[in-house]
Amino acid sequence: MLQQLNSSQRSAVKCIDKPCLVLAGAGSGKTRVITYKIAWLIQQCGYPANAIAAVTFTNKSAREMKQRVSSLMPRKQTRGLRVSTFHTLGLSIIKHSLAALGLKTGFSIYDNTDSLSLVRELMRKTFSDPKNQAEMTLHQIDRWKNAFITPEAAQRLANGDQQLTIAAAIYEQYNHHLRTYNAVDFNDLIMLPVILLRSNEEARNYWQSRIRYLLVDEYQDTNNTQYELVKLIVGDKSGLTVVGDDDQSIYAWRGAQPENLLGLGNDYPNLNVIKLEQNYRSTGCILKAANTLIQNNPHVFEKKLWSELGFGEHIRILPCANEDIEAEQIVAEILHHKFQYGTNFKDYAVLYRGNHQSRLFERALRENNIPYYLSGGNSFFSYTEIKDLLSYLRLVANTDDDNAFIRVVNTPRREIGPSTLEALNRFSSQYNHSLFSACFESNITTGLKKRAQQNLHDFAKWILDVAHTAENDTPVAALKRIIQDIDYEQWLNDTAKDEMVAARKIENVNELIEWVSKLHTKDPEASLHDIITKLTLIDTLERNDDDEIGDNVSLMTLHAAKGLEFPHVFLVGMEEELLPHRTSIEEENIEEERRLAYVGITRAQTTLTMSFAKQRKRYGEIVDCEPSRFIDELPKDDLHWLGDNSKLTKQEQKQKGQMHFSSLRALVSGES
DNA sequence: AGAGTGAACCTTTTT
DNA sequence: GGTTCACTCT
Repeated sequence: MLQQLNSSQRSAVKCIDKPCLVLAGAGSGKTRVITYKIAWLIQQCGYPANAIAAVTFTNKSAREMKQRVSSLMPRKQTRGLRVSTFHTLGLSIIKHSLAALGLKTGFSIYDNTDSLSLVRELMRKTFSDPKNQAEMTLHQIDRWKNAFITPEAAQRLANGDQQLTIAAAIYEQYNHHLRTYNAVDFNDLIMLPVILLRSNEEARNYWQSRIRYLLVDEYQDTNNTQYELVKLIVGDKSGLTVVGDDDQSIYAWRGAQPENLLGLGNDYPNLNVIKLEQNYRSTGCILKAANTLIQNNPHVFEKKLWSELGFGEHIRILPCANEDIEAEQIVAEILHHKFQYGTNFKDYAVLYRGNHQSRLFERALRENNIPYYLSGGNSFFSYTEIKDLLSYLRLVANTDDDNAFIRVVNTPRREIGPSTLEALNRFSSQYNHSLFSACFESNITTGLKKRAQQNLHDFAKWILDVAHTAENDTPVAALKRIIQDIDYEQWLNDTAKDEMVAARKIENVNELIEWVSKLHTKDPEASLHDIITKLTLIDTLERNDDDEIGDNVSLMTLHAAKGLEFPHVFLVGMEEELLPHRTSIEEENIEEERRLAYVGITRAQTTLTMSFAKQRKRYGEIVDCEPSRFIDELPKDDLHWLGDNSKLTKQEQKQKGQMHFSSLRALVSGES
C-alpha cells in the first residue's frame, strides 16, 4: 500500500505512536502523506473512519482531500471521516453544545462584511467620528479575540491609550450585539469551542474520545486559537499529525503564527519530526530559483529541496512598457505556447499580488475568446443581489438577525426609510428587542406615523408567513417564493443601469437557486438554516468545483494559489511596491512578501515567466515602476530576459500585438 | 423618501 | 480609475 511513497513519506505515514510533525517543502507530497496516512489508520490500524478528523484551511482543499482519500479505498470505509476547515469543525463543536454557550438554534454567522458594517455602525453611533477607522478597530477586535482577551480585559490593557480605549469600548458593544442577536462571527467559530472545551469537562471528554486522530494541513497558517483548539482536542493522546512549511507562511497578517511549528516540540516532547525534501513538481531550474530566493530569509528549520525532473527551461523575465502591454503580451504568449505545444488552457495560470490586477488580464483574455477561471476578488456572495437574497433567507431562518432585517426591509421599496428605521431602532434597543419583533409592538409611540407602522407590520407578517412555508417545504421553495413575492426580477430590471447588467444579475439569482437546490439534494435533511450556514462558509474557490474543472486559464492571487500547481505559470507585476507590496516595505515586512514570491515560483511545474511593467496606472495616474528586488535575488545565469521592446511607442506595440494575435487566432481556431 | 451629485478614499492578501 | 459615502435637491 505504501509502495508509492518515498522513505520519508512512508515513515511519516507509519508514525502513529507519537505525535508527528512533517516539515514538507513545496511540492514534496504533503497532501499525499495526509491522505495515505488516513488510509493507513483505517486499513492497517483499525481506526473507524469517524474517529479521524483532518483539518485544512480552505473548503476547496478539504474537498480535494476527501476525494483523494476515497480514491484510495472503498467508499464504505470512509464513511464518517471528517475532513473540514477549522471553522467548520468549530461549528460542529458549537452546535453540539449550543445551550452551554448561550446560543439558540438558528444562530447566524456574521461574515467579514457583516462584522465590518456592524463595527462601522457602532462607531458612528457612539463617536460620531467620521474617520474611517472601522477596519482598524475590527482588526484590533480580531487580535483580542485571538488572544482570548475579553472586552473588560482589553479596556484595562488599553491603559488610557485613546485609540485602544475606543476600540475596547466598541469591542464590548460588538460582542453584546452578537450575543443579543444570537449570532457569532468567524473568530467565535474557533474561540467559543476553545472556551467550551477548556471549561466544560463533559464536552472535552466527548470530543477527545470522538476524535481519536487529528491531522492538520498547512500548519504554519494556524493562529493562536486554532493551536489551542488542536491541543484541547488531542489532549494527552498521541493521535496528532501536523504538516507544514514555514517558508509558505503567508497569513501572518491575519494572526497566523508560524512559530506554532516550533512550539509543537515544547508541548509534545516526544514529537517525531520528519522532513520531506524531494520535490516532485518542478524542474531543477525553478526549484533552484525558489531555493535561492528563500535563502534570503532567516530559517528555523534548514531544508533543501531537490528534484529529479531535470533542469528544464530557464526562467523568463518579461519587461513591459506598461500594464496594458503586460496583459496583452502574456495572453499572446499563452496562445502562442498553446498552439506550439498543443497544451490545454488549464495548464496556464496567471498569478498576481492583488485582486485588482486581474482586470486587465480578464479583458485581454475575453478579447481573445480564451476561457478563464477567476478566483477570489468579487466573490459570488459579494454581489448585491446575492447578499439581498441571502439576507432574506437569513431573516426567515432567524428573525432576530438585525443586519439581515436592515438590509432587506426596504429592498425593494416598501416606504420604510431612515426615519422610520431610526424610530424602530430606538424602540427596539430600549426594550432589547430585535427590530423584527419590534414591528409587532403596537405601542411604538416615538413619532411613527400610522402608515409607517402599517408598512412595518405588513413586512414582518409576510416574513413570518414565509418562515412558515420554509418549515413545511424545501429551502428552494422558500427562496423561490421570496423572489416571486417581492417581484425581484422586476426590481432588478428597474434598478440596473442597463439590460446587460440586469440580465447578469438575474443569472446570478438563478445560480443561487441552483446552489440552494444542489445543497438540498446533497443533504435532504438540511434545514434552511443549515444551508445558509453552508453558504456563509463556502469560499470562492469552491464555486466551480461541482462542475468538472473546465479547460480554463487560471487567474488568481498568490494567496489563492497556495496548494495548487500548474505546468506553466506567469508571475505578473513583479515590481517594487507591488511585490513586495508598498505597505509591507513600509512596515519592513519583506520576509512575508518573499515567501509569497516563493509560493508563486513553486507553483510552476515546467515553465515560469515573470513580468513587470515599467509604468503603471495608480489611481488613474501614471507612475514609474522598478522591477522587484526579488528578481535580483534569483540566480542570474538561469534567467532569460525577453526582448525589451519598451522602446516602441504604445501604438506600434499595439499594432504588433494585434497582428500577432489575429494570425495566431486563425491558426488556433482552425485547429480546433 | 428617494434620486442624484460630488468628495474622499482607496488596493494587499481571506476563513 | 472606480467605488462608496454623505449631502442636497426634488
